[in-house]
Amino acid sequence: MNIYEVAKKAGVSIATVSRVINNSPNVRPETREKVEAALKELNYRPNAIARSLAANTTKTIGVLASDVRDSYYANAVYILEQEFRMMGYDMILCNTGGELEKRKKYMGLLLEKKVDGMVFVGSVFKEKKDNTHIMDVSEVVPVVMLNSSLQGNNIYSVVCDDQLAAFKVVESLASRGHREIAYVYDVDSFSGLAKLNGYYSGMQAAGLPIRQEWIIRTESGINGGYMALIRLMEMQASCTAIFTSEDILAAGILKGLLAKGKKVPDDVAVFGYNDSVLARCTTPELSTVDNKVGVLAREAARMLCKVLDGEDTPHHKIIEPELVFRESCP
Amino acid sequence: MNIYEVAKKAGVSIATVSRVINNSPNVRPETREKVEAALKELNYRPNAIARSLAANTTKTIGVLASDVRDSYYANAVYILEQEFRMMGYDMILCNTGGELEKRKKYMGLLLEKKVDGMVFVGSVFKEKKDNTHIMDVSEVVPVVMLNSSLQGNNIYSVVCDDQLAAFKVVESLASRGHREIAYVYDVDSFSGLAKLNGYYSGMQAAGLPIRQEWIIRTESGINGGYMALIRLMEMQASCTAIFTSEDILAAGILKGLLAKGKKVPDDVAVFGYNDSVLARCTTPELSTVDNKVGVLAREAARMLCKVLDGEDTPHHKIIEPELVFRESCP
DNA sequence: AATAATTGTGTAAACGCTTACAAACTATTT
DNA sequence: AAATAGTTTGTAAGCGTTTACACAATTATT
Repeated sequence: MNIYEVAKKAGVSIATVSRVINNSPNVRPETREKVEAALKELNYRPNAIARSLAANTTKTIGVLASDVRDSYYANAVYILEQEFRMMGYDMILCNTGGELEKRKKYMGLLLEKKVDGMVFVGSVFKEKKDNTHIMDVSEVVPVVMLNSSLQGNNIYSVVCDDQLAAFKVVESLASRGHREIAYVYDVDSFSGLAKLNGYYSGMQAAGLPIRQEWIIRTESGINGGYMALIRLMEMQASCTAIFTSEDILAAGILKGLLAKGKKVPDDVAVFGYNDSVLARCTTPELSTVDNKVGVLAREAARMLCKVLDGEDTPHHKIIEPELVFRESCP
Repeated sequence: MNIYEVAKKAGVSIATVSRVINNSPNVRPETREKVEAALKELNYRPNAIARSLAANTTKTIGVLASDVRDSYYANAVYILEQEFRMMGYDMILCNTGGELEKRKKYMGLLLEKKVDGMVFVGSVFKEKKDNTHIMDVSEVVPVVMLNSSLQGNNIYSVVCDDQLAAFKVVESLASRGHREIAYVYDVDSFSGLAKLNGYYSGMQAAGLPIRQEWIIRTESGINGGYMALIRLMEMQASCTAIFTSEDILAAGILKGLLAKGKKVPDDVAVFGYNDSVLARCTTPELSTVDNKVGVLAREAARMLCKVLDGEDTPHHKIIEPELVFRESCP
């Protein structure tokens, strides 16, 4: 079932059929009807592959994310799909696991599949050389980075101001009288560095002491949080508030505090990050930072579509996060 | 940069270049080297679109899931991607939101993009006529269904025996002395019917009374669970155990029980379903059913790959779930 | 009525591959 | 040395579209 059969049935040339399919304006109404009838009768569906080859555009976007099982990425991917689909694009999904090699490999595969653009969700590597492949890819297709950024001609980015968020968290903690605030982040933490910086500047701005042993790097997952808390307790840390880079860490910390007989928020206040479902499932419910991943994703998708449509758009957008206060720090 | 340029540089015909790329056996070693050198020097990447058009296979699988933001689907999608990638396939992701119209539309688009096969994650509609499009699609490409099934020549399925799981949950609850067991499920509950059947047969097998008012259909999400519990309390239900079709509902129920001053598991035991991250974040931690979504996804992917390779495979596989006992029903 | 401008349609050449088939070798057998 | 079989290579036809260009038909302008 191809354009030739349709053309034959409608008694026109394939060019005309193509014109009808792509509703080009210059087709006589009667001709159009004939063709449309044939189209319907034969139940014709265009072959997107052939189309892509001829038109040199696939209407497909490659999306690279670390791991959709993480609710942050899942949210991003969901909204990206929704937005792209609205604009007529499909999405090829790649889970990189945050590994450089996979990322390189997948980007290569996506180029082979001739995606029209790529969205890159997540953090960029610290080493500059580890990001050169992104620069390379951007020579071929536009790249938009979600919550990380890179300087480049054909690279666009939309980020949440995590540093500001962390600053604000510390600020509100301080305004509630907390003076000794710990920060717990995990190995793969998303923009962990930005948050850490915000923590530092927040502490400084509030005139609070910064103690290195209150800054804890732990493994990811609920267990990482639990262990971080245990470490804090073992060193007899006197902090009255704990800020984490991920809700799941905060959940582990709540668990640890419960085990140690500490009351939240009375003995210790806890602050999470991401405003994931999880934050409403713990007891007490978590205060957390809504990092607006949905907004980020929407903006990212729209940016890319604009670029692909030849419209112009700023290269960089910053979204403001919002603090959400719940029981763990009312 | 195409095969012609490579051929010119290597001083061979395009056919030979193609043979080298697809490492067909009949190429003289020296020729192969020449070509490989040219390939490397020009940094050639095959155009997958052209390849697909010529070879009539895209090495792409369409995946339809309701909503990746739900951890069940996220897990499925993650494992599917991993498995398919290992076999050299990419994945186009479609979130259907469980809507029939979207499902139809996306399946059509996937056919246009000439995917080699489809995976369908989630529940099938009750009305037979609402699933005919799946039958239609299966005339064109093989379809594998994950945790739902449909009879068809080119349709494969792998399901978790949710009915058995529910039966077992009731059984263990009964063996712990519970006689009055409520079942709470939500509107979009995944295989909610199978679970309900398991609940019924479990209650019967244990010789326990079934009361319709203990079977509660509620909205999805943590709030749905909370409201279900409130309803139960308002009708002065005397049940000592509550089984839910989703962990998130159980989380809401825990919240409700806490608000009502009930102790879990002493006053009321709670059982969830899915063994999501969430189950380890609540206080107390949730007993739940591990529905093996990872295993299901792996099997589904492998099944499809086998079909595509022309190997044969059973049309249907059943995976046994496993009960996980934690604090909410030790 | 003749000419110019506009609109509609068809022909054929791309797009970058794979692959059937034929041709040209090379190795083996007689 | 000729005949045969096997291996390696090249030629050319497809895959199903889009689209530049040419031409035909229609409409507008003089």
